[in-house]
Amino acid sequence: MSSLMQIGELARRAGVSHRTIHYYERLGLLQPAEREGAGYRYYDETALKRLQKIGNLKSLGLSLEEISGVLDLYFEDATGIKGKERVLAILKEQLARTDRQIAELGRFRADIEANIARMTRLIAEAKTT
Amino acid sequence: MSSLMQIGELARRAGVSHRTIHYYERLGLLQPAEREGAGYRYYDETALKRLQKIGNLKSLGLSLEEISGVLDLYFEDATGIKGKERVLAILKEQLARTDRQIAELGRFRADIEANIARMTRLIAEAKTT
DNA sequence: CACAAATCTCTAGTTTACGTAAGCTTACAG
DNA sequence: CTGTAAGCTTACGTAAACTAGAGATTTGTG
Repeated sequence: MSSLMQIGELARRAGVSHRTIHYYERLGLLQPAEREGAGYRYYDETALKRLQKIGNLKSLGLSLEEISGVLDLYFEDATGIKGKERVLAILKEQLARTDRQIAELGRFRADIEANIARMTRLIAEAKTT
Repeated sequence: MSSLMQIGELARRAGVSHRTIHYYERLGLLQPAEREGAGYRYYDETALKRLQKIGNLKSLGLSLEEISGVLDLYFEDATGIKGKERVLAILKEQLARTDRQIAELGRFRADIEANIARMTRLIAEAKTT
């Protein structure tokens, strides 16, 4: 039951346009599982996962070029110890990067909360006068 | 001692180029505290804070246009209860947005950790054979 | 088999967020 | 009072990430 889907369905499920998928394909980020006679692209579930991972990495602030450099690490089983260790190193770097971003968002969040508290107080004061 | 600074110092302290500051000014994100005779721009500390906030919001994924719509909320004391309540509503929305982003990053982080664990295991296995 | 909906390729245009270069003015150091 | 470093304005350039349009083909449905 390796049900394949066409570009339209993939686009809908991933929340991107089919243009974007074509674009990513040209950048080498994504390939259809199969290209049938007439040229229609057919994708499997991993294509969807790749698109989701691309979204994650984008929200981390990576450019598509940087993404193309690391995306396969999540899907390919590197061969040989050397390869695996290289993958491991890059994953650890990604983890650190993610932690930094989470920390920064935490600070930003605290800041917003402080502002909310201030506004709430100001409103309460204004109402009790 | 309201020591004002010129664009060069502001740019250095904020970690952006002076061209970026000019650009932000044209978008209405930032105004110099004073414009001296010949046209030199002079900035105070709040300009620096605004630039930092812009950076925060950018890393949240907001466009400069979106930023221009909310930036003042952090610096302006809205007048009147109506104004304050509007500010409060937008701040709460920002908070929710930030929380969503943090949650997504958390999931992404867990994913990376799983991959790291897998790779570590694979490497260990390969070494003990 | 007719036909609307979906895809295809290819080229060109758009938006965002700046960067570069030119030519002129201004401010301070020696 | 003369460099020279910093600023100013104006206009054009650019990289990234899409987006749109044209014109042909294909495919599922009645």
